[in-house]
Amino acid sequence: MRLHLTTSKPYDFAASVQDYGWIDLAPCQWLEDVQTFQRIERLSTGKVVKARVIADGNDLANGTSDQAAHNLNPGVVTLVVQVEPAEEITAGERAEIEANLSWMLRLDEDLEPFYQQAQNSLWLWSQVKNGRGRLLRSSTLFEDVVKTICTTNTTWRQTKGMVARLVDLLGSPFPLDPSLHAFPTPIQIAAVDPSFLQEEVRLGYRSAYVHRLAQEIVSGKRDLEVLCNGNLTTPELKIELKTIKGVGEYAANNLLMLLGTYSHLALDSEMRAFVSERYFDGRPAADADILSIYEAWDSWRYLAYWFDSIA
DNA sequence: TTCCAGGGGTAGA
DNA sequence: TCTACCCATGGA
Repeated sequence: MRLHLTTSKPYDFAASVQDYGWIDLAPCQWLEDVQTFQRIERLSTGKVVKARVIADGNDLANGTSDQAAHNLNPGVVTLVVQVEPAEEITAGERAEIEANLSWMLRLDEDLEPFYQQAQNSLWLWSQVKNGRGRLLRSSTLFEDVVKTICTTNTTWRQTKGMVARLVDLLGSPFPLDPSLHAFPTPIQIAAVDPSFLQEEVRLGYRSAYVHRLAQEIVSGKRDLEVLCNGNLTTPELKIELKTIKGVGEYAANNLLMLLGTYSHLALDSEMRAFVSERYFDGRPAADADILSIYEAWDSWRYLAYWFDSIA
């Protein structure tokens, strides 16, 4: 089954999908040779699908553009999505796939104010003018919280390993290729003993945090998805996120970014090292000094830092 | 062996 | 609010 998504220009699909590290975490994948974003997704009906997303015009397999057939608006970029298995996808499931991919790729976010402000900075504008800033996120906040917890006090290499094992050992298999799995649901994680997360998934002390969060969601004690609907103010959101065990100052700010609020910087060892090197001749910088570097970017501090750091 | 990596919880002040 | 200490894991 094939479907289409659109977002406003400028939008550099290939760069945007790869700009944030989440692309290296299962069950997401970037297929370089075909410039395709691949994701195994478990739908609310329980069906597990593989979605492959490609920018229209880059459709190597088809060799033709769907653009003319689907929109003639020059201000819009079209993405083509191939879904497997193609059979028996209901209208509801199709809508869910569209909504989840749009959320993951942030196709509905309005970055125009960011681009306006970025034009005042030569270095930043040169980075983002072709349409970057829609950093990849997961289809559920639960997955983003778990992944963020897996980035704390560890190396990126170990984070990738933890998430890969979580997906392989606990996620639902993709029927057409059982070696591929979706990200586990709270039910699937809550169903195993915390010792499994420690000994098999090797989450270390994070095991208790991840298991507890899954249990809270399954029991109805916590509803993460209500934090995604934009009804809370940023301070309210942050307070709520920090009530999750394992989520502290860094993780909460990182999650705010993932939810589309870029005014807070997630200070971690990576940011400290970058700012120290770039702005303080390698001398250690105080947190207040780091924050002051990006202060002028106001609502867009995180994106300003991000494209500064990966330049 | 020791240190520490995209930190956080807790106790005690 | 701040500090000291502890928390698994694995690579350097």
